[in-house]
Amino acid sequence: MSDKQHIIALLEAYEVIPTRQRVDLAQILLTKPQHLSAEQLMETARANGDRHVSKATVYNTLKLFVERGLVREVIADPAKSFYDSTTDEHGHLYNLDTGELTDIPVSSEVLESLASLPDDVTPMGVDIIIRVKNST
Amino acid sequence: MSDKQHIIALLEAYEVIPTRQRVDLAQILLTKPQHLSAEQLMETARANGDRHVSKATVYNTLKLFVERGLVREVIADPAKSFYDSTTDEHGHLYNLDTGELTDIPVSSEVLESLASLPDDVTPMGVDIIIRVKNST
DNA sequence: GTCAGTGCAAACCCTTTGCAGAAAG
DNA sequence: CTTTCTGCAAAGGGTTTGCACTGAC
Repeated sequence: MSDKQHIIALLEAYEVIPTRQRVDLAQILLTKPQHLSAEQLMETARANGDRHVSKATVYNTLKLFVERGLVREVIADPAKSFYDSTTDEHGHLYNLDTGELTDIPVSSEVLESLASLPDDVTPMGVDIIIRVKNST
Repeated sequence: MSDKQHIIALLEAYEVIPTRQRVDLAQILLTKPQHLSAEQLMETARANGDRHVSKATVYNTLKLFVERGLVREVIADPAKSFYDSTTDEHGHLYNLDTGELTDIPVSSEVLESLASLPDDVTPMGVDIIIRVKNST
């Protein structure tokens, strides 16, 4: 199917050799905006009926995707990382009740206002996380 | 010394019973703006010649201080938490080369611009972290 | 045949927990 | 005394690693 072809082309564009496991995982994570933990990704892969993907490979693959810029690691919870298929600059809402992570827009003015750094360091990324609880 | 008395009064103001260990740790962490990991705090306590403080007590104490609002937990590194003695709203610079965490001011306009949330959730805190590397 | 990727299990590290002993009021 | 805190060691949970096996070219 062309979906799979797109994923393979995408991986190759980011200099990632498209093995079966990587394509399976990319197909889950990269085809829509979402935030998955390593465990959630692995469970989804297995639930999808994809052939077996080991824990080590999930972690290896996520690490590789982050290095290549295919996904962004979101450090919102000290217990585990999330991996975000949206790589544009944006912020996150972290729902402490549900563990759900959602995107929020962040204006370029805000990002610029945060960009005034000491001149001996180079910015590598800006993370904006708003922790929330359900109002109910 | 009055320093110690101040610390004890501070703990009591936050409804924390001032045991010896808690006072020792508070004296290290709360007397100046800084960001320490649990391990750094424990090592400093031991280097200070304070009587023994166990790992469990360090974690228990930090958890209690966070609950009571004496310190803020900073989630900048997936591997470990930092504890910030400055509880006002502000942002952080996380130096990926050195592991050092430093404060940066964040204007109230920025904080307000981020405050437009869905109405079914209540904000619990805003974390702004800029990851940087040394320019050299 | 060569080199990179994968899988399993064990190792790791930070953090939490269970429970007996110690301390505070 | 009674209640809470402390300490040790063990357990826990996410992540990483070592190494043999598999697979793609």
